[in-house]
Amino acid sequence: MSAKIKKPQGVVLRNPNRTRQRILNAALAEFSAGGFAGARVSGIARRAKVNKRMLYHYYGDKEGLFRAVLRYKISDRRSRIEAQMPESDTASSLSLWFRQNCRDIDWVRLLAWESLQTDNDSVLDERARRRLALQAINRVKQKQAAGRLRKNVSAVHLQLAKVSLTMFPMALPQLARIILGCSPHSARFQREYAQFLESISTAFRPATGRSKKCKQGEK
Amino acid sequence: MSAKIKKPQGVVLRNPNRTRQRILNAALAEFSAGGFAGARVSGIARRAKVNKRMLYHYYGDKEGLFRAVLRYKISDRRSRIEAQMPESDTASSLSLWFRQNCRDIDWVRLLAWESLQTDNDSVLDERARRRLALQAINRVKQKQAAGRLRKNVSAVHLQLAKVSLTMFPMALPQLARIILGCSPHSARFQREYAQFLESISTAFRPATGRSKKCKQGEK
DNA sequence: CCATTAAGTAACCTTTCGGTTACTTAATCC
DNA sequence: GGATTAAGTAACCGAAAGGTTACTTAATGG
Repeated sequence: MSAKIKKPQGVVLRNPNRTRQRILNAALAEFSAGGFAGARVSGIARRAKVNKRMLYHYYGDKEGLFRAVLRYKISDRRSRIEAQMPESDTASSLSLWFRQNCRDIDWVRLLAWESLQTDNDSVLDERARRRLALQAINRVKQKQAAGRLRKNVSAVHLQLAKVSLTMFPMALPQLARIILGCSPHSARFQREYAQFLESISTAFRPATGRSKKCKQGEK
Repeated sequence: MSAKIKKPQGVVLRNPNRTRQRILNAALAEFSAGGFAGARVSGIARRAKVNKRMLYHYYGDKEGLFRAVLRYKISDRRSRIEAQMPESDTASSLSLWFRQNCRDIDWVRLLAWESLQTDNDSVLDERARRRLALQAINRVKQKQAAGRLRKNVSAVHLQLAKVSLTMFPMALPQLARIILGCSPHSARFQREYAQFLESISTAFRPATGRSKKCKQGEK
């Protein structure tokens, strides 16, 4: 074994997994910054500090790399969702999701790019993603059944509204900035908007819950 | 004068304004479809049925053309806003804005692309657009003062939420589709979601306003 | 009318960019 | 420990895309 340990400093140590991961991370950053069309293969290679040829070695072509990045982040997200599931039915899930999105801007941007760019009607891994969406919708339905969310509106629409409110500022930051007058990345905005979301989340509570005082008055 | 009137059918009639406009329209479509990086100058020329050289003749370069498109649509939007101002303070302004965005998808997409793509912190025509945003926010404030919107939340945040809710489905259609299970362009979705927005807009009304029915029950 | 200006065209040029070739060398396995 | 496999590099290639040149011809205005 002592014979085996001979790694002069000049020699390039090989490490496939590390290289793969570096490429993936670099690609996430590049795609997130400029979208698929805007991303440069050589830009990704530069970020990853890896020879461009390696991208093709591991991922076939630019599109394959994009797909790999998307898959990687999707599964990453899924596990993160499952991890925080227990606490997900807290009252302020709206602001929690918002904060989550603030933390994972690259992902939000990647989603936004993808969502805009694909003119065709088939999205990558659509089945799996649709399943995730349905799970989220089911959770909404459960909350409705439990009387923690209004029942007179569609769970699907509630979910869409939720995603809209929690993703928009990070997905379209310049637009948010024009409205806000400051960057949506600022800590102050994120704090205050999270609070705002909590305070308007009453809107989505059942009338019975919200207008407790009223109900009492009614009968 | 009889000498002057000689326009054989083979001759190409010149019409600068028409050509300019054709280019603008074609560019809007192309940029809206693929974003700045995804748009092809020759694609725009093809759409406009105009020689590529003309783009450079009138607009300098690709970026100049993009700017021109943006300016054109911004002013277009502004006049449309002013036109519908009187009725803008109806109760269901949320759903009205949503329908407006559904009608002007190219514009929404263009905004979305721009908002994602510009890494730099200065947006084109930022001053003018910021002024528009401030006007919208002021209208929100007026409604708050008039007791038609909650007062305990920031007008700025209310405006951001409003834009989020009314633009998101058209700005990020694939994402919306994954949640909805059908295209956000479908007439059915648009009708139902508009209704949904109306029904949740109660959320943004002041507690006193919202519990009108309750009040009635109360007495 | 004729000179000047500006709209319009076709062909071309230059750079960029995704992708590849040919080769070197570390790791692996009998 | 030598053959085989797979990681890695540099230099290159062809197509595409943004941009330009050189030229033609309709409109304009004295």
